[in-house]
Amino acid sequence: MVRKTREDALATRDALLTAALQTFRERGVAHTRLSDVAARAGVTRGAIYWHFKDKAELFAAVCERGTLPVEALLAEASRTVQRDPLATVKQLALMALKQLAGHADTQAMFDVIFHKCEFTDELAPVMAKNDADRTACLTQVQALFEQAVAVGQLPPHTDTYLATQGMHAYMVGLMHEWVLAPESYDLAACAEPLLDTYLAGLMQRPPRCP
Amino acid sequence: MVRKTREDALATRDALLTAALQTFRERGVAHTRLSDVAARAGVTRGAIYWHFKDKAELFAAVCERGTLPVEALLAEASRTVQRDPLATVKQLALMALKQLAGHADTQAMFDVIFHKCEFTDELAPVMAKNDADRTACLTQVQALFEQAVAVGQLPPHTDTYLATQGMHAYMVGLMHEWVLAPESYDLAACAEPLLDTYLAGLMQRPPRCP
DNA sequence: AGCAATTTACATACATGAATGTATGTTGCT
DNA sequence: AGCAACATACATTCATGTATGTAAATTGCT
Repeated sequence: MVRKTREDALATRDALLTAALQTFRERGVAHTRLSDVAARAGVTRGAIYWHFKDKAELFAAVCERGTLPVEALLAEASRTVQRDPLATVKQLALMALKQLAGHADTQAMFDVIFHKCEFTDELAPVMAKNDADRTACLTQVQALFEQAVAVGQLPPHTDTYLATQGMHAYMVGLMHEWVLAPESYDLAACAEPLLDTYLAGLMQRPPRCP
Repeated sequence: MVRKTREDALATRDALLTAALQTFRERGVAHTRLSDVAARAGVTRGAIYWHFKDKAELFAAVCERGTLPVEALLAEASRTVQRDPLATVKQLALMALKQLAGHADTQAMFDVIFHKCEFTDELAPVMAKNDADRTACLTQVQALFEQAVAVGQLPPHTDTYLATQGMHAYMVGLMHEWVLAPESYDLAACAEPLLDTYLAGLMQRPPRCP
């Protein structure tokens, strides 16, 4: 029962990642024992220590695989030309929410990140990467808002920084709360109207700090 | 150096709670050792096991003390008559954000709850109480939105349930992200404009699910 | 092409530290 | 005198990291 070819090794690695995601979700990252993860993947702890240095690196790998599709969305959007900046922001947010609503793995990922994980020194590398992604996303959205002001889609006195903070908070809150109770409403169907509400507020009464 | 009077005992208990809050914030709940909490409070683990059954009960007590002022706000608002429902919602949210912006203890609490804690079976009682508080708050806000529709402050076709979910998500997101980087913007000053933006969106383009 | 040599991809076994819970001691209030 | 409010000491569990074993796969050499 010993696996050997490189293909099989990658399969084992992938099985470990999905097993880790499931176990993290059930028991929380800190309380997860590597033996549980190994058992669920059908191997022993030896396999984990072969593929990863420790639990932190395993968690980082899980996050890597999980946030990959979302990052692809952002990267692609940054390359496309924006004739309609506000619509671009809306589409970006919509894609993210639909990705969350549609894929069980994405739900598991965000459930873990939001509710089943402690951001402490132990997970510093993951946190640093999260921070980098977050600020990259924020600056990108703020740039779009500034273009929207330039085009006249948003009032000239719009505080694009605050508008971005609000938009980001809205998105984070929607995902944070929805994964807690996915049955509370149909996210895929309601995402667009929910986004329209905030964007309408932005256009009519953009935030400005005194 | 042995404390004896009931007053001193309560002082010890309180010192343990603040020590626990600080340590939870630094190390995360799961990785916090009760010996650290005791040391920071100037006592030994014996004191903790005298006042609390285990770490979960200690955490529950910390949450109890921390969320008390916010709950008081909600309870008071539910008793006052609402001639202006939308303004009531706004004031409620504003009070919560200003409480967060103003009090270091509240910031520590939400930092722990949002980023330094895993909601697993171990903390089930705390989670249950959080859920209860959350739904209570949601139903209260939805009732206010329905009154707003009745008074004509919101369009008749407003989906008050979705509007409430959006409002709550917005609040959660604002707090969730601001505690991560309190220096990013002046929450006390920007809270009102940020709220006005979403409320304006609600009035002009309320969400509705197809 | 065939065979040894080496490395891959794990499994198994072991030692270690660390945090927990409990049991017991101690001191001062009441 | 008895209990409240801790401190101290102890045993035990438990997850981790590492060290070692091992069979198949791959490589190198001829």
